[in-house]
Amino acid sequence: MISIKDIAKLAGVSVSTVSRVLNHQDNVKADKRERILAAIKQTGYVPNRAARDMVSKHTSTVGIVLPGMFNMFQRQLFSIVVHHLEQFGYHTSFYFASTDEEGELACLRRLKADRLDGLIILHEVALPEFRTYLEENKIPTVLATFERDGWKATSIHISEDEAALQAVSHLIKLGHRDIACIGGTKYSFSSQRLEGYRKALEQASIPYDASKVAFADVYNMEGGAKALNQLLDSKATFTALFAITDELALGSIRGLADHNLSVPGDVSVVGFDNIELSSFSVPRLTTISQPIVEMGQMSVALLHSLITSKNGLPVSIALPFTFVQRDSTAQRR
Amino acid sequence: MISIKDIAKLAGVSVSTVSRVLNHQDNVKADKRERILAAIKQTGYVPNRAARDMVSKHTSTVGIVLPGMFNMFQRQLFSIVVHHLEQFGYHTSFYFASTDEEGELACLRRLKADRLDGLIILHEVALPEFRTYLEENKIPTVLATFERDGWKATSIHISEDEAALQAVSHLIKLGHRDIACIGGTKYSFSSQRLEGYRKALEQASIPYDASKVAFADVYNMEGGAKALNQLLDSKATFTALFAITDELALGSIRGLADHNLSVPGDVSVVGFDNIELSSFSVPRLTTISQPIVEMGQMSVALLHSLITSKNGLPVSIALPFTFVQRDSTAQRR
DNA sequence: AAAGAAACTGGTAACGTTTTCATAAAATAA
DNA sequence: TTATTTTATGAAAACGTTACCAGTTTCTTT
Repeated sequence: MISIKDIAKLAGVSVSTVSRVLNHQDNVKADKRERILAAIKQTGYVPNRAARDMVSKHTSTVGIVLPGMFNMFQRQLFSIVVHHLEQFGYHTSFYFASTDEEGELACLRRLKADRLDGLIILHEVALPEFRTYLEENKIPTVLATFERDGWKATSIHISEDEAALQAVSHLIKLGHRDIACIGGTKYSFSSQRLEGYRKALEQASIPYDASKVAFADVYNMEGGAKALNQLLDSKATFTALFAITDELALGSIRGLADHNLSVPGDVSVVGFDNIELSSFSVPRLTTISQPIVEMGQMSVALLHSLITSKNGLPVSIALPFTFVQRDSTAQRR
Repeated sequence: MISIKDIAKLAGVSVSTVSRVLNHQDNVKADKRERILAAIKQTGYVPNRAARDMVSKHTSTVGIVLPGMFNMFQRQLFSIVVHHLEQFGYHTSFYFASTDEEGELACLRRLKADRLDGLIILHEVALPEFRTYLEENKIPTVLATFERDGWKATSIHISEDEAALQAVSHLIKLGHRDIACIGGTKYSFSSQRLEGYRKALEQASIPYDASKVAFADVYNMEGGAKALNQLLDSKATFTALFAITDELALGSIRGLADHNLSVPGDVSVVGFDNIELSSFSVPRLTTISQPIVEMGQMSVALLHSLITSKNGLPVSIALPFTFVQRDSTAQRR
């Protein structure tokens, strides 16, 4: 494997000089620069990143923390984030934090070894060691799509409960009173969105009925379909349904179709997230739109400024959401 | 930042000894080992990866090459691959090869700098420099979901044209004679699947009609919907449709719904890939199922054996596909 | 108890860069 | 011209590891 020394020898200069042209410093005479460039081109030399990282103390790499299995919204956000990271010239490494403690610990260990420039967390981590490590070592960190009380990290999110409230209020405005809900577990957004559901009912003086709420065990379409079956099996009656995630909503629509219930004819369904799919499903899904593109690019931009300035204070940004009415909701018959 | 020297000093031993316990060598006396372990725990020390990589000449990192924007099938495969990589203890880095030459070149440059242990390519790259670099430096490489003539790299894929033939033959068996097709561009699978479509028609003595074929410019649902509109605008008549991708198929179903055409009532639709979504869409999609889980795990397993053995010959593996009949196809009326 | 083998340990040289510092060359000013 | 500043250059140290080698224990065997 060819190294900087070889280039120096080939061009008849010292390694320092080669290093200078490699790092785009302009204080090198034209003739030598050309000889060096020629040698580089001829040999196909590319500087060794490990060596660079070691001496320069930073890696130009940002880590992305994800859960083991990530849902469509996360995949979409993830691909936006990586894309922008690329634009800023960062490399990207992955860290899977499984939901169990051992998984998070392993994740943290790798994080430490890698001496990252920064971190974007797309998945709520529970372990206190995480926070300790990040704060003690002042690792620039952005929490995307959620907040963490007490963490001194920049966070980008929307007001989950307000958005859910608006989604459910829409159903109420359409005349629905029997509104079921498909919730979830583990993450803070699930309780926040459920809270929005309760508030909307409360505002309309509709009593909260626990039998109309089912919890999906996973945030995918299968989870949504299963939760819906649970609802139907328990003889819950409803003319509308709020699913805390588009994917769950789409799964529940599948489940409804299996029982020959049409959407929005028999049941109005509203989701949350506005994943790409929701505008192409049959029927198109009425939902809350998270500003996913802005979230992605702001996460990266903010992280970058955190990395470069080093003195920026952590901010918590609540981005505006929008309600998108499509074909899955209708006036109560 | 704390280093191996600090641990050595703290434990009252030499760095060599610390290095030995770090690398799980058993020839260290129990008392020293314990003192070292205690020092490590106390300080929270984790060895610096860059330094390790530099001296050990390998990085425990495998790269994944992806296109700038990847479709649902690729996302799914990608997440399976990363998951298995994790299991084998590899780190994962991303390389986006945009479709233009400059993008591929930049991708290659980074690849070289990173001294990867291996590479999984999920996106066809065109640049000859790619192949040259990989072969000359004997970088273990797996081509997932496609083959490349002449490349000495292991490849995992299915027989695209046979699968497409089977999908279209199914439509013919159902009595359809006017079968449209939504194809695509750029990648070899698109022409191979189109080839399967032609063969199926040929076998049934149905003349190939170019006006019944539209090409999507992107492999997503929007692309599918647009291609379908094109077909309808050009007054093509058909009672069945083969889309070379599930995502395109689902997009076309959306487009058909916009024209009040029902599936499978008015038009039977068959897709290709069997992405997760296809079993939950309304209607459920009849499609060709790629063994995506096996493809992902075999890619990783094969890559691993390539990395560890160093003498394995490249193999080209064609995995079996299956035809999955669901609700989007029906007998011609 | 002596000799030999085995297990353990520390010093030091790599690895491929960047950075600092001193020096040499060139450019400018007097 | 000479003195002074500026610009280029190379030598050598550092970065945090692992690997090798030699030396020192400790354990077996006679």
